[in-house]
Parts: sequence; structure tokens; C-alpha cells
Amino acid sequence: MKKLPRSFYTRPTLLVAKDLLGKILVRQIGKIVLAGTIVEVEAYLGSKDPASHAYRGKTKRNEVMFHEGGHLYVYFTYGMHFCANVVTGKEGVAEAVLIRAVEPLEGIEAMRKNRRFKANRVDEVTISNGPAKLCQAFRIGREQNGTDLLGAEIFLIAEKPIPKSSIGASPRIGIAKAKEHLWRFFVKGNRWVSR
DNA sequence: CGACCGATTGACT
DNA sequence: GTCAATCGGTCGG
Repeated sequence: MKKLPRSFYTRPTLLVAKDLLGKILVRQIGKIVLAGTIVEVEAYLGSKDPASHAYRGKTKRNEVMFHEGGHLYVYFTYGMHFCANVVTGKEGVAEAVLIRAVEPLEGIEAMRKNRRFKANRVDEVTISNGPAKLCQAFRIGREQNGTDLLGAEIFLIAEKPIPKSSIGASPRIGIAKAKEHLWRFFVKGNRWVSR
């Protein structure tokens, strides 16, 4: 049960993305603890990546992407959804990894309550098998943008690594540009992986 | 300014 | 499978 150190996040983004698989996302809300295993991610490489929010430089919205690795970048999209990214690399490097899916471990009933829409349609898989779904379940929104992942509110803990043979790669989902890159990584066969 | 559209989801045919 | 929801960012005039 060890919190990942800053040095985990400041490494090259594609490396961090693959290593995030299998790590446990922990969210403390007062006395409530929510936790889940990360099973699907996508890397966004800032200035090198036309699909990244930071491709055209720093703005008010994407400024957290330029922070030192180990912060949380939360953005609002489609007029109703939030998505959470782990910022990677050194200060000034606008790279991040989108957390696309987690397998719930702890606080599952609280997560279910946090989800909007008809609760009877939220089963154990759909509770957190997508980037905006897990943000609802973990109560991550505007206020969590910029959160330091070395703090007490939101952090990651190490687990035994996923074997390389169990990690799949594919093009990223839902983007129009840079589809040639296989920058989506997921745990093969895991039920919470989206699609 | 105005028009367009997005790192998505849930509802419905 | 198709489509609306809903709003802030981005880009063109």
C-alpha cells in the first residue's frame, strides 16, 4: 500500500501510461474511501500530438497539463461530462494520460450513488467502464482539476505490475486526428475495458 | 461576435 | 444501430 512517488509520473508519458495499468486509484471523500484498479488508459503527447488539448500551446483550460507530473487534469466536454487525466513529464511538458476505465475495488455502493441517470441501468460493469463514468463514480469534477496526486484527496498506489503479455494497444477512441498512433493501452480480457 | 464541434453517454427505434 | 443532450473552447469573419 504505497503511494506512487513523484518520480513515477515525471518519466516519459508512454512508459507511464503502460505502467498505470494495474495501479489503484484512491479517492478520499471525508471518511468515504473509493478505490479501483486502472484497466484502460490513453496517452496524449501535448505539442507533438494533434489530438491533444495542448497541441496549440497553453490556455486557461489546459494549463494543468503543463504542470509537473503527478497532478490531475480534469476537463469538461460535450456540455455535460468530465474526464480525468494523470499529468506526466517535467514542468512545462504538456503531456498526460487519460484514465478511461477502472475496475471497482472499494466503496462500490457509494460509487453507484454518485452515478447519475437511472440507477437500475448502472450494473457492476457500467459503473466505471468509461472516462466520464468513472469521474461520476469517483466524484471528480471541476474542483479536482489540478489536484496533486501526492496529496490525501486523490492518489495512486502501487500493485504488482500487469505482465507485458496482458497489455493490449490500439488507436485512441473518439478522436478525429492522429489515429495512426497506438496510444490506448488496456488490460486484455478485463470486463471493465470500454467497448 | 456566431458557428461549429468535441479525449461521451444513455435512451430509444 | 442512431441520436439528442448541452456548453465551453476554438476558429473564422
